[in-house]
Amino acid sequence: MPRPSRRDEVRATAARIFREQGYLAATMDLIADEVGLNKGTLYHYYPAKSAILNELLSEQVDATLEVLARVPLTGSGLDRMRFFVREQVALVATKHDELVVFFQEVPWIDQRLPEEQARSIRQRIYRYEEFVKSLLAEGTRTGEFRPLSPSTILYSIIGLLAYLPSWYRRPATAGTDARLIDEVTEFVINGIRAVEPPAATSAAPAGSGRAAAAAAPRRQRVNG
Amino acid sequence: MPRPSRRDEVRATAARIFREQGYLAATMDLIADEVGLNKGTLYHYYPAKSAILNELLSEQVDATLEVLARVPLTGSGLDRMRFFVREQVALVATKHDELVVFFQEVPWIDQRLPEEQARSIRQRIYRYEEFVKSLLAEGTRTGEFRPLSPSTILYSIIGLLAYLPSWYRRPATAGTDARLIDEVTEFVINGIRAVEPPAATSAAPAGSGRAAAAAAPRRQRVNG
DNA sequence: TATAACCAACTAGCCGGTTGGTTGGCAAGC
DNA sequence: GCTTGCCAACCAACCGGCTAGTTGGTTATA
Repeated sequence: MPRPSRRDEVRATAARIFREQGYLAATMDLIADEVGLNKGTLYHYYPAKSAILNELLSEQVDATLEVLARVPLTGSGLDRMRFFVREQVALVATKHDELVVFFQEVPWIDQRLPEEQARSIRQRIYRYEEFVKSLLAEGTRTGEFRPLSPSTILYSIIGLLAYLPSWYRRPATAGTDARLIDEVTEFVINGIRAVEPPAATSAAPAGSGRAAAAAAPRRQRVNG
Repeated sequence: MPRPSRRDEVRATAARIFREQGYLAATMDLIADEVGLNKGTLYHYYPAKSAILNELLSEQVDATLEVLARVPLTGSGLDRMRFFVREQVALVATKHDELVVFFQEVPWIDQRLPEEQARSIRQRIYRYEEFVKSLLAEGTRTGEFRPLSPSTILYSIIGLLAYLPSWYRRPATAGTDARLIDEVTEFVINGIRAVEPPAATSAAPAGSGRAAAAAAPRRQRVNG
């Protein structure tokens, strides 16, 4: 096993170039140049161009599943969903290159990666989608969420997340992503929540059925 | 000028193959085969592969600008925004291949198209974005919308729209896109609106409030 | 001295675009 | 109504450039 640092450098550089040019347009020669190596040497670290892509996609889908694993098992559907969206936006806002590449190339994995690798990634994405759909379905069942189809919401959120890293330029001052995270989270949560919270004063808002607050959520496993 | 029908067939087939494989992976040979022509003949209709792409992208950006041109000049910010979102979703839900290609390839136009063509498309997209941002800024100013940054909302909406055609399979029965259009519109509008409308009367269902009426909006030109 | 890290030069195949044509329909001229 | 000429539509075969991956090594290091 070659020593890790150079390998990581190759992967990170490849991620940047894949993002800038797209996977197909990016050449091994260019990647090698940018790392300061000869193309042949890249094959010392990765057996194929597609192997770099596979590793990048695999890492990102795992990072995303870890977000799901951290979603609290208890609490209101709204709180759980809010947690999920916040963490997800935070992730997407940090891992620029890798996640742009992820969202950009995932639609093509069946044509770009060996079958087994593509299947593995597809499976993990499926687990992700099912988990989020179940979060949504539950919130809808308890009346916390508007009765929208889970698929519509899920894919709206994915689309929004997927596009984010390609337009969002991280502010120089560390930690100032906070504003973005807040805004996107607020946008999404208000998009799905059933009613506005009561307006603090006399006027009781409409339809404040507020159903079944403490319905104990089912256990759901994501990883492992 | 070659007669149109065959040319259109070429363009439509190219759109489908660009969607299925991505622009770079799609070969002129394959497109020709699918139309039932020889590759050389394609160059009778289009001077280059990139010319097909340019025409596809150009048509779609124009169709999108036409949506903006139809946004009513009067009415509440919420109503105007709702109109815009509805029309936009409807468009995206209909023009499958072309719009998937549009959203997929637009990030690369500077590398895939001759400079002048890329510039022209970029300009029209810029007009689109500015118009929507101004819609959003105005709604925020009047207090109809939550005080979120127009960019965040704009790009959230674009991302959501961009992803839509790649997962949404049109139902066989014509006109049943209605459900999707309603749901996405509701999601977006509730994501940005400032408060639930006061509940008219005691028992009225939520969401029928129809807020604030005739705040005269500024004139905005999009086309021409 | 063994092995990880590296490279220049090469190969094979692919793909956008070109060349140098052929074909078939249609309209002008007689 | 028949020839002639024209041109859009079409194609098989080719070209040149590019790029993933290979080969047959050399250099650095532990």
